[in-house]
Amino acid sequence: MSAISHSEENYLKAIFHLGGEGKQSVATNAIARSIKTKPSSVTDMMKRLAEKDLVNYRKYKGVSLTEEGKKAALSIIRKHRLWEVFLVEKLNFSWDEVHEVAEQLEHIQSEKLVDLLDEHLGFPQYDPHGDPIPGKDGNYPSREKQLLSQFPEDSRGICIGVKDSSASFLKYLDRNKISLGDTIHVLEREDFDNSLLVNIGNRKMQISHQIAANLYLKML
Amino acid sequence: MSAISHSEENYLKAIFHLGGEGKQSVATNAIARSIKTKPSSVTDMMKRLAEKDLVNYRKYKGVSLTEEGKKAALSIIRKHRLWEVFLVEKLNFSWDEVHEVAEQLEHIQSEKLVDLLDEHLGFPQYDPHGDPIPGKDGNYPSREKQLLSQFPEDSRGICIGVKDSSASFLKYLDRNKISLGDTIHVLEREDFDNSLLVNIGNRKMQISHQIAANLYLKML
DNA sequence: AAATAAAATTAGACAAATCTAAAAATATGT
DNA sequence: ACATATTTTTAGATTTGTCTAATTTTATTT
Ligand SMILES: [Mn+2]
Ligand SMILES: [Mn+2]
Ligand SMILES: [Mn+2]
Ligand SMILES: [Mn+2]
Repeated sequence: MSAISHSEENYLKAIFHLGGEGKQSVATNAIARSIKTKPSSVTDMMKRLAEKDLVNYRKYKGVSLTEEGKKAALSIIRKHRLWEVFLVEKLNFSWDEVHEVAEQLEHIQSEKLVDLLDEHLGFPQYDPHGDPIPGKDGNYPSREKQLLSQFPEDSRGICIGVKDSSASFLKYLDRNKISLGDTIHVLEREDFDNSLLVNIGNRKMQISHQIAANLYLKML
Repeated sequence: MSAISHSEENYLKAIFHLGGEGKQSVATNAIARSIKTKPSSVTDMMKRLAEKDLVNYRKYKGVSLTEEGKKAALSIIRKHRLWEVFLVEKLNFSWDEVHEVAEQLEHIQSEKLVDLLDEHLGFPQYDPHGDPIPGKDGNYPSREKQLLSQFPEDSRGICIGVKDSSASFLKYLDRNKISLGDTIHVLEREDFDNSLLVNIGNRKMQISHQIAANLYLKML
């Protein structure tokens, strides 16, 4: 019954993301790394979350989210991504600047606010990084996507998301005029370094494996 | 140097409001009442804020804001009121629902967010309750206003703000179709109970002292 | 001016969230 | 299988923000 604290919300979100959308169980150290805290702090918190029936915790065996925990995590992720859309679409933030602010905004508690924000934004399906926005009812849409690095020669796809959403990667994409929605045509694969020669828009460009392994496309 | 916590921000804001826009010194009990905490907690916090040079505190003598404390308070109030405008103008909240949500949003830290929000809203001067929005530079505009209860017979004014901004008062105004911007003409004063007979728009209505003492007008 | 009341502070406790250092459990390598 | 390394948990301390109960200071009466 008691409310979920700011800090507890961050743990739930981390467990959701680390455990493949809340399915698998997650290790203490992984959570500590992800949340930038110490393993001992994680253990403490896991006990508290287990007490609240938000996670299943067995000593030394890792944790997984309960249904209630998953619901809470999805609600936070929904808010995070809706706010990211707001920041980009309405306030003209660039997509590499929104994450930090959304990390704060995701904790605002008001169902009415979320619903009206969703409406104000036209019920978006995806956030600025191509990640799906969980529904009000807790459904979590997923879509077919492949990494560009897995595309064979002479195949095409539409750019729909990023795996790495760090500011440095996003800025790289901006600098090279690669945006979500662009069609990419793989012309040649270089076996030696796994780099690709591709056609984007009407430009031909070389793309390193590092980049290609972080761009999601929908195969055409 | 160290950041101002969520809780510290609430104290600073309370001191600003209680001390007549941060001028006068404020009593421990008044802060406790306003912030719904105990006097002993207030004393503790005052010591911490004094340590950070945000307030001037002398035992048993009350506290006042330092210049730095005033600056911090104004920044929070600016955010609070800008968010209230956003909620009403962009998300269609009603003016009696915004305060609680703004109490949370005011703590979001991002100068860029505030600046872009301000721009998005068209640099509003007043919040939905008629309260002035402090400037980016910390200036705090004030304007001539009188309570309706102080208006003599046969005088007029434009409704520009509320003193009590509780949901119940705001809803009363909604029900009686009294909005900011309306012109009010005082026709008669009833000495016995200090009630007023007024003309609003083209309606004649009786207004109790309780109501009149909470409506700010600009005398015409 | 002394007695009483009110306001403010101190002392000591507590919960949440974190940390460091030590100990225990589990996993890995030969 | 045994030794070693890694992971996880425990024990104990710390910070922030709060509380209750007791005490001290200031204000108000008589
Ligand atoms: Mn994000
Ligand atoms: Mn995102
Ligand atoms: Mn408000
Ligand atoms: Mn307001």
